[in-house]
Amino acid sequence: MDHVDVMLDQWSRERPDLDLAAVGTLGRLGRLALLAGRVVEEVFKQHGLQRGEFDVLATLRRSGAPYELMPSELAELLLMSRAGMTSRIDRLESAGLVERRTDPADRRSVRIALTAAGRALVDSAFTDHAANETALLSALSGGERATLDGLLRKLLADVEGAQSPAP
Amino acid sequence: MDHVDVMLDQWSRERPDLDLAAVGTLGRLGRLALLAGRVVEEVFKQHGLQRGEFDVLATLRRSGAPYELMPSELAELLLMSRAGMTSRIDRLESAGLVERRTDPADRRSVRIALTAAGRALVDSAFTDHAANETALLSALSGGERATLDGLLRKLLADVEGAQSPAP
DNA sequence: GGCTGATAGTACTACGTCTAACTATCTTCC
DNA sequence: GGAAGATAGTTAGACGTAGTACTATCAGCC
Repeated sequence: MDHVDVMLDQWSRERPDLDLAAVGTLGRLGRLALLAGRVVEEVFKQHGLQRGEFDVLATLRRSGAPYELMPSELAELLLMSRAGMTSRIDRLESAGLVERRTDPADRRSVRIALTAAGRALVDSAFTDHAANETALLSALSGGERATLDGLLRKLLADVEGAQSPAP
Repeated sequence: MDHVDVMLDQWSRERPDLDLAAVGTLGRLGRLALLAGRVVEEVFKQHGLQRGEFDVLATLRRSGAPYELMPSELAELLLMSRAGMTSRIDRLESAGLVERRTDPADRRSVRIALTAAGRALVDSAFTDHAANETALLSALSGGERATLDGLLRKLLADVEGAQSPAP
């Protein structure tokens, strides 16, 4: 029915000793994330953005006025290193979409703030993005989407919890 | 309940005009794929492999004897460029896990074949990998896992179909 | 008040992948 | 049998991110 079914057929012939159910499910999950990610990126591209750049703008935007966060907060929320975030911010800053503001209370810190142009761009891009993702799930009925969402939430809460049960 | 719920709360406050259900579901999907991927990579690391390298070895292994595929087949199955595949094969070959065999019938082609060492390594790694992925889904009941798998299959078949309805 | 350790951010380097260009070979068709 | 286009693989250069090391600053404690 899909490529993963082919994969499971092959594995069950070659390695009948193993329990392959989870390999199939997580294979589908990964493959879906990759393919859906490509579809999603097309919309960002139409707005002159890459996915990572959009993620930063969107995170600032959803944090509410005054649309400011620290680089370390952004890196943690987006599950990436601070060094990588420095680089993203560099690009967004030279595109005029964010600006670095010094924090008077802590001179180590920097506040990354949306510019007016960044705010306008992310609002426009996110509108298209939300519609695009809704279309991506249109193969499922409303009930199926709700069921899928619930199962993913349960799984994610488990994995996120296991990831950082701070010592 | 998870980080995506926080994100949706913020968005619904900032952009009450949009339908955000799909953004939440696909946000969970992407985040889960990323975090689960990191867990999965730990097992590969124990066997001295990176994820991409494992994927090549596993694809060859599941194709059955004589464990040979063309680089272009591997690239297509693993959803990546042929240039990237050349690079992966270079690494695997210098590690002695695969070898390049010339195809006498078509001198443009190369056959990538598992060596005995590669076969042994991937069998060992895949055994651990399957158990690891089973553990990753242990937060769900058997029925929930089956439901999740069915929904992901349905969605993946749709996205894979939309991706390449060859012109 | 001044040392010690923690924290925020960045520069530097390495790595894996992509795109585009290139070579070699095969296939088709006249 | 020879030209035109397709196909297989590789190379070269660019890009985004991670890991590490470094600077600057803050917080806690004697």
